[in-house]
Amino acid sequence: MARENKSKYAILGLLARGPMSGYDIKKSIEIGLGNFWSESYGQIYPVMNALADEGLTTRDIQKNDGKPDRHVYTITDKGREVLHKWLTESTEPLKLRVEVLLKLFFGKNVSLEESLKQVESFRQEHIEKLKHYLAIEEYLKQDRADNPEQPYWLMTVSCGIWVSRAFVDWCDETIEKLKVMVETPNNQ
Amino acid sequence: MARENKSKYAILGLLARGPMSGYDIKKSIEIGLGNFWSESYGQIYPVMNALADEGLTTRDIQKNDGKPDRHVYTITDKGREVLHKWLTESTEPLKLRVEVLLKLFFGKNVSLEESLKQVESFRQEHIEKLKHYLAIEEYLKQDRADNPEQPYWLMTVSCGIWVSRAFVDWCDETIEKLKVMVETPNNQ
DNA sequence: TAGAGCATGTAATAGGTTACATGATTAG
DNA sequence: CTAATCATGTAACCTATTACATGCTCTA
Repeated sequence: MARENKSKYAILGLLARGPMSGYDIKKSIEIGLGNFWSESYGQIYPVMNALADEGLTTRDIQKNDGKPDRHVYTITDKGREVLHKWLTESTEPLKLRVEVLLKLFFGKNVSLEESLKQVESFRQEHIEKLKHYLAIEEYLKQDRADNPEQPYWLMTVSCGIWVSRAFVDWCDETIEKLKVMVETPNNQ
Repeated sequence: MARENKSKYAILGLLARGPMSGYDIKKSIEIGLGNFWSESYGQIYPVMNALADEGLTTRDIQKNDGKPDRHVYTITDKGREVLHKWLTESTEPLKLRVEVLLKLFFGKNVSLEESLKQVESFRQEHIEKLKHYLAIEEYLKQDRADNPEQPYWLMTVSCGIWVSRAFVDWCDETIEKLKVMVETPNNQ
């Protein structure tokens, strides 16, 4: 019933690799999870405070000459337990909100050319994502082969590749359909 | 800069087909857009009120013997204009939050069997979605062939099919990888 | 007679982003 | 000299769900 705060687990999962500050967490999410996850500072800092209050992490303030102090958090045994529990629990069904599909669904209200534009721009978006994921995959295979977490990272990147490919293929199919509709104007 | 309320456009898009109540909107979203969109009453009713206040719709209260009155909203010309503008505007990049990938990314913290369980359950989820979308596709082809909006509906359903297939294929690939890891325990 | 469907809506709460505030250092 | 990076955090705001409140009718 209760909606769970997933940000909490994203942060605990990253802290399980080693102590980090809120700033580090933000960077790590952008680099490692950007594909399928995001968090803003407005979420990260309050959640990290709550984590320390609950005893799932400990806080350590490090002096940083010139720059602001670093608030470094370390996961506790209790924190690892909570993380482990979540990792083995059942996962809620995926919920997507795909704006371009909403626009296409209401396509009757605009010209075929406008719908085409939307699908073509969506296609371009995923062509670029695909390129990006393939580069990350190469990098992980070449330069991270010795990291024990590398197989898991490759699996998540691979999901991005499958999904972006599916989107591109769907776009190609849809662009074809729309072009046929342009050529055969039997719509009143 | 400003984050836009997309609920507004989902509702306007449905009202463009004909007058509806909040209750009707909820049903229509579940049936027609459930694949890639959702709205709760807590969003729908306030947004529909705001729409009327802005002059994008008009409100009409219909007596409904025995049952509660129906508040039926009709889109105005101004409403159609606003809808049209949004439909032709550029669309924000897609942002996904895939919980199962977060769990897999942190796979090092649990056994391979636990990761396998997560991926297998995700696979099952999309096998069922796929079956569902294929049934809807059949229905649209058989019983809605004469509807001028049918081609657009088919395109959005097709996207669900492509994406669910991609997820299932990724699961198969990932399950294989995890099984190989179980058999070759070279992880410290 | 219990539950589902019809039909409205609000209040409490949670989830999440953006803008703002501060201020030093470093790279171009 | 300008912009980015480092680094913290809060406040305002928007987005969204869930639970609650009401009450009739029809079906199993």
